Amino acid sequence: MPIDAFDFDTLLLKSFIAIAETGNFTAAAEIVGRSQSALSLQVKKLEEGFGCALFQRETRAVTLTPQGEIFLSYAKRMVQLQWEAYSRLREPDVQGEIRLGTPEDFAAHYLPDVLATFRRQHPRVLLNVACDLTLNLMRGFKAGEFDLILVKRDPQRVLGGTRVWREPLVWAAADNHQPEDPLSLVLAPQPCIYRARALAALDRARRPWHITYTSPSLAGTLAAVKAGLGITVLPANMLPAGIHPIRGSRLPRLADAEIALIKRDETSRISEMLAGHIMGSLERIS
Amino acid sequence: MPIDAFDFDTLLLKSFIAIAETGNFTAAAEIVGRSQSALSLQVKKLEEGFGCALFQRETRAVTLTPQGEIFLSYAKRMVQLQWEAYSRLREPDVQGEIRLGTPEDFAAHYLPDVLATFRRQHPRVLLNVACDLTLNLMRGFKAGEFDLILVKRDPQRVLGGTRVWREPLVWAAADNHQPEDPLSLVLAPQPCIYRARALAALDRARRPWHITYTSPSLAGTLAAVKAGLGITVLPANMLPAGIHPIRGSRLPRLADAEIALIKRDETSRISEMLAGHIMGSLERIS
DNA sequence: TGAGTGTCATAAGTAAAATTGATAGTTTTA
DNA sequence: TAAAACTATCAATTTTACTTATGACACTCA
Repeated sequence: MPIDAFDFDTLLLKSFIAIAETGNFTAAAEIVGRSQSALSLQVKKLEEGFGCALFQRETRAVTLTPQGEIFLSYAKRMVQLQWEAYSRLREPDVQGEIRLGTPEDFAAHYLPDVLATFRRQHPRVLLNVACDLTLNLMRGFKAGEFDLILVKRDPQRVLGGTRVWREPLVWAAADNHQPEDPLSLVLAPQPCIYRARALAALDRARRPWHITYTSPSLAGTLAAVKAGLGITVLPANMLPAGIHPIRGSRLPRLADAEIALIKRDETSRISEMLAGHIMGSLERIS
Repeated sequence: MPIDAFDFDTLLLKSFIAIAETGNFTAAAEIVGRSQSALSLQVKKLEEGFGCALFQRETRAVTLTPQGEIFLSYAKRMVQLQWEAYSRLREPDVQGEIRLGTPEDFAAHYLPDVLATFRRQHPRVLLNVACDLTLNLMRGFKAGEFDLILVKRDPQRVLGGTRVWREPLVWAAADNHQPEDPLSLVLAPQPCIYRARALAALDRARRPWHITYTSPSLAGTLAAVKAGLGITVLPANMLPAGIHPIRGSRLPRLADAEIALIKRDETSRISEMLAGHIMGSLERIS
């Protein structure tokens, strides 16, 4: 492990993050409780250390340069680690209950590893994971039934929360599937966001379709697709053996699948830690 | 994201790591290029910040307290991030070729995600992954054929390298499998470390066995086990559908599977980055 | 067009902090 | 019991960071 590379304080990182998020030195100075000139010097130190500009100074606002974007991701991870270390050492035995809501397919695919690690690090925490459709999760969250929810969302329409995952959404069919017209579809039932997106895209492209099979679970959908009942829409990495993406056909392109993490403003220390853990773990992969 | 928690410099982290690794303030001071008293004060600052001791001062050497162990893992990750950020910003366009050697099962299971992320972050790097048995990897590494290798090892016998993964090794059988005596085994061919470990354990327990099927690849082994040709030995998380761990029987317990990353002392910047990436990514999960 | 405003950068002085070198206080070793 | 090998502590010094005040710049609006 190389130990050169110039050193900096987590204070610098926090200032940097605040500036990146507000787009404004003065406002950021307010947040971190220091003078504007202090932040100016801090950024200067960072920029000199890295030998490149991190912010583009326009008159009305400062925006991140490409290098700044890169550094932001590192800065956030480092601050997260710092806070996590602090939490664990100050109050080693975090405990309590966390109610986490998540889409079913995400729960089946990416979450197990992430949650397993968390459990190992915090054995006295009661994890309570519920799977449901995004709309129900949102409703439940507002009703106070969850501490943390992971929801699907459109990349365009952002409703708060932090993006923790993004991957292409593709049309998928069984390996031995033959093209047909009108399209046979295998989809989740009504308020599913992928379903809505797929149907809207087809309508826009004026492709006729009909739904052959409906299953609320990912496993059910996959089974139906494998059985040749139709094609479906899936995140690219969730394709199991026997199902492949449909390429080069005239199916409409789909927007990326995006998963965001939403948490309460005021939340327990332990939920905060799980949120950080999820963000940190997924950021590495996505 | 909470922004309290006391702030510290990456310099402190490097000192801390050096002390933890040498078990000696004076030697560590030499490494980081500062006086012994400086390190003493730095550690004091950390300990006061966290409100707990990080080192246990015995007369002959200092050792980490349990809290120190926890902090060490965070410290390492933070320094790794710091170095990675630095590298990417100083020389944005890292390029070159990396020759990575890895066990086949590991390559199939955990590595794809990790490498995919790396590729996305460093598009101009040529990744060259070769799968082989640990013994061959070791030989190839010594012969200069690899920049980096991942190898299986016994938790007891450590030969250098950093542990990046650890998980229980279990006996596994097809779901419809019936117990039998002598045991029928499905294993990889000769110099496989799991094979050796399984057979040694059985011999120690004086269980008779015979090998029914031999396949060099994980897929081949799984197919044979599913077909009921015998039981095998697998890392607990690699069990696919249709194969389950054998519990409660009188099969001998197996030591954990452990994967270590070995790299040259003098290696290219880009290999260094991949090494860091692998360690960082897997540390979160394991 | 030109005063007003909001913005970041810079400068000089000051406050804070880290580092050092010397030293005291341990415990082990010979 | 003296020497050796440690770490902790202290006071002096050096380095670093912060603040206030001011400058420079570019938009905005009369």
